[in-house]
Amino acid sequence: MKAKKNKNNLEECPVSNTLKIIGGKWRLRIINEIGEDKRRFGELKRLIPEISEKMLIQELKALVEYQIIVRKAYKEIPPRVEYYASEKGKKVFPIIEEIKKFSNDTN
Amino acid sequence: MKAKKNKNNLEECPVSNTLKIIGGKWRLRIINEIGEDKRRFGELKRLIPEISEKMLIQELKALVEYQIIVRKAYKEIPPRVEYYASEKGKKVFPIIEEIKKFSNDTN
DNA sequence: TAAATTATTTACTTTTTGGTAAGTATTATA
DNA sequence: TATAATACTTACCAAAAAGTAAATAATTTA
Repeated sequence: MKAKKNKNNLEECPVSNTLKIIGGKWRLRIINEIGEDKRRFGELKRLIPEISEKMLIQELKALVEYQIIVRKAYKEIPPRVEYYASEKGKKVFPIIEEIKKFSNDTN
Repeated sequence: MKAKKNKNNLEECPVSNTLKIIGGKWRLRIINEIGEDKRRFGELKRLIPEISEKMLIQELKALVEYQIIVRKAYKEIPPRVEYYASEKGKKVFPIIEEIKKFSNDTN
């Protein structure tokens, strides 16, 4: 059983905590484009044309650190790297589904 | 039937579109604290101690503009203002629910 | 030899978001 | 008369997020 970090104060609300991981302009977008697939960096670039390369790797890195996605690099030239959702990452799919429903329901 | 704004290019993805409305550090947090209740400004301040007053009204205003919440002001002195979720706003509850599930599942 | 390929990295600038702290209006109450 | 109460508003500054543009490494192919 993992202890919660209730030392002095901190440990906020579940909403804020989750937003630290998947909040921001790009993360859900990226996770959505990866979905159940494996995606290469260049592929994601095409799928999300509005994102800059800098933001894309930066956010991919963060998602890897949070263990939402997995990075697999092949030792080839030119390089090939694939990203895919971890088990933890798959747990954000339902959030995305609800977001899509909201979008449909409200537009 | 409402036409989608597919003039020249634009009209992005449902994820990005929804994040414009409920994205950012505070909006989901605020909606979550309002929930099914009516909440006064000062109440929300207490419920979300980390937010500054400036951010709180700023975000409340934005949520009112997006018709996620409703602002009801009573003509009293000292002033009394209540905020509550609109029908549209209630449609974001399922998103919040999934976020909470994620938080539970993963911590 | 030059160019293409791919996934980064870096430096620099702009934009957006957020924080602090003080002020306002209006009435009731001490 | 001074203070409390409430929901803001304003000005000013700092920090975080994001954009631009160019560079890199290591091979293969033309």
